[in-house]
Amino acid sequence: MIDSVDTTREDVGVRAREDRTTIIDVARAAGVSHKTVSRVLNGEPHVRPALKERVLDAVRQLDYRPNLIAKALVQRRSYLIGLVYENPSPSYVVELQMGVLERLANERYRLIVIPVRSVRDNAPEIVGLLRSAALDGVVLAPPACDHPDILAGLRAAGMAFARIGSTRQLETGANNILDDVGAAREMAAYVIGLGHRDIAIIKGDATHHSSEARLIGYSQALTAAGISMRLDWIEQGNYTFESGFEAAKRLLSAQQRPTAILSQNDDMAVGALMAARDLGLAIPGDVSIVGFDDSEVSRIVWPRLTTVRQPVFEMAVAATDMVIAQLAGRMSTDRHHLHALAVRESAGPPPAK
Amino acid sequence: MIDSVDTTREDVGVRAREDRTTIIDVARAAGVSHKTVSRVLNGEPHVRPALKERVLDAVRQLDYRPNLIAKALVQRRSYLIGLVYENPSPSYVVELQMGVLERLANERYRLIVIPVRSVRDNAPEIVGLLRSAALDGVVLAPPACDHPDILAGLRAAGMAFARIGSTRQLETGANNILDDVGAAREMAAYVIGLGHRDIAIIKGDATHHSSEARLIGYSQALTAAGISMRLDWIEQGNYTFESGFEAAKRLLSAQQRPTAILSQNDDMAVGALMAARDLGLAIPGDVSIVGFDDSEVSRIVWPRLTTVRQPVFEMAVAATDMVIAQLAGRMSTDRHHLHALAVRESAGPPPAK
DNA sequence: GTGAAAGCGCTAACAA
DNA sequence: TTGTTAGCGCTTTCAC
Repeated sequence: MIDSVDTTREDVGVRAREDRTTIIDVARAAGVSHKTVSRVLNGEPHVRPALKERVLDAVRQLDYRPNLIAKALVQRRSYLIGLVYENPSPSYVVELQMGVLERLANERYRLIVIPVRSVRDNAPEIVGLLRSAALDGVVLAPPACDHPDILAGLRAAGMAFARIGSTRQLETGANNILDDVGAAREMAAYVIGLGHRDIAIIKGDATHHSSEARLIGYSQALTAAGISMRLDWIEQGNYTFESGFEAAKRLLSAQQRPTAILSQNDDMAVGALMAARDLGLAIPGDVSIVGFDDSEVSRIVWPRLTTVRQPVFEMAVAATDMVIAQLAGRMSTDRHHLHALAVRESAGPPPAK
Repeated sequence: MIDSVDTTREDVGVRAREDRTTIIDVARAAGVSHKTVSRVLNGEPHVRPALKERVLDAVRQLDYRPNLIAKALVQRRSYLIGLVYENPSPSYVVELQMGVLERLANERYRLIVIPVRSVRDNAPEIVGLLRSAALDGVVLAPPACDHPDILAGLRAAGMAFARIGSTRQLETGANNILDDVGAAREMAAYVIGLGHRDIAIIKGDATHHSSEARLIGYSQALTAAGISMRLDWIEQGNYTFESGFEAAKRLLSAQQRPTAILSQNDDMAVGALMAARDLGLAIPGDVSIVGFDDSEVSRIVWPRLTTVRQPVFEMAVAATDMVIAQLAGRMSTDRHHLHALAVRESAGPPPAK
């Protein structure tokens, strides 16, 4: 009994795959050549209306769908676009992907997601993967967008690509640039402006150049205010909620604790929020916590996060647009995106001594 | 100057596409037939070691990558799997996609994401899209998994597919079933057990069958406790944070307000949390709020959400596994997944009168 | 063990 | 305006 069910299932699958209606079947049914069918289906001119009708009838009759693989082979175009990312922060990835999909919504292109474990450790494999994946182009999110070997490999293979949030200017024409340093500097300056002097930092994944850039920005603001960075107040995180939680736990349960924490992204800042609460600290009464990104999570926690807006969604839209433009033979130009402080409730003046 | 840059870019792209190294080039370089190259690359037996070495050398030399499109055409297999979802709740979609990717991580299959606007309004188009998308199989999330036309279309086309969280038993062998009714009933029973009698409900998108199922579950628990559902305490949401926020605003600012809110997913519950806070209500002191899903957001807000765990990630893994199994010619069997209450801080006894 | 020929389903180029 | 022929880059089949 089970056997027969099994066989049935398989038969259906196999049958359908073998018997797939082709352009030849349609041509036969309509009594024309398959090239004529192709013409009709691709909206080419020079087909008599009568024939066209007959072809369309046959298409409907047979419920015919063109085989995109065959099309892709002959046209040397798969209409597949890849999105390459490492997976530090879910909120970041979500916005990224939504941006790409937004731009692709009314296009023939489809999105194929390519999460990679460690760009740094697997750059050659990643290039190989991309080249053999039959993609027309790729959108590179950090940290892949900053890896020289990946860019070189893609360029050598002649693949269209665009970069998001690139911190290093290694290519031209396909960059979506954000002033990470400036954004971080403004964030830190704001916190200093509130009166804080005892400021700790939670860093993100060190393989992301953004982490370095943001640290520099923080440092510039601190220096400008005559505050020296305390190394024991710089914690290493990896852009996840958990890492922020752990880092803040360490910072806030130390003998002497900071009055403010600069977190290099929102997920870690939310983790820090949770850690502070666990320790019975009021936010921002006892400790101020600020994030980076302005991802959705920053608006749904309480207190809502003061953070700095990074237009991830817009950058993803723009990057996808660049890839499409390149594939259409148009040149794309670099684009600078603007950051902006988002002042909410998680930061305030330091507690009175 | 700009012109010349433009031309260069385009030339590179075109050159690379035209000059793509093929199996023929490798064969020529190695002094063998292209069939032998194919044998070596696909690990087929019956190739003399010496020849094999020569071929591999040539492959390295030329940095050859097989054309997957050509392969797909002849093998009738694209190694592309689609994930179909409507986009109500970001947290849900994230877990879903991570589950699929998890299962695909060490497979040849790639994921192509297919967000659809309204499954209900576009079922025929969606089937057409899927059939012409060159996919080997699809994972269907709600509400696509519950749409008879989509299932029928896929089956007719002989495409492999598996369903996640299906509430209607329309197919066999590829279902990942969750007891939505039971889960909702337990959630409501827990809240009733805390002492609540004035209980409001925020419903999700009505085109999702889960919404109906959960409402039934709530209703069963209320009935069993001798509490009658008040229609003016049932608010319509659509599974987003904002809709939960608005719905809770209405409920909590009414003349007489409930002491507990059952939200049909976590995002809306978090919205309700925010609304309650805006109105100066303590949670759970003045009002208890519970969610559904146990998505990550339920653990990072404060108070953390009491909710009921829906193993979305595991279901996505299992569904993907089913698709792969079908493509390998193996039969897949339905799988029942278990829910479980996640008791946290957002619900407590009702306030004393 | 190896290679030649045929063909996957489509479009490009050209002929009629 | 329509059809024929020749591929796209690979695997399958079947000789040798």
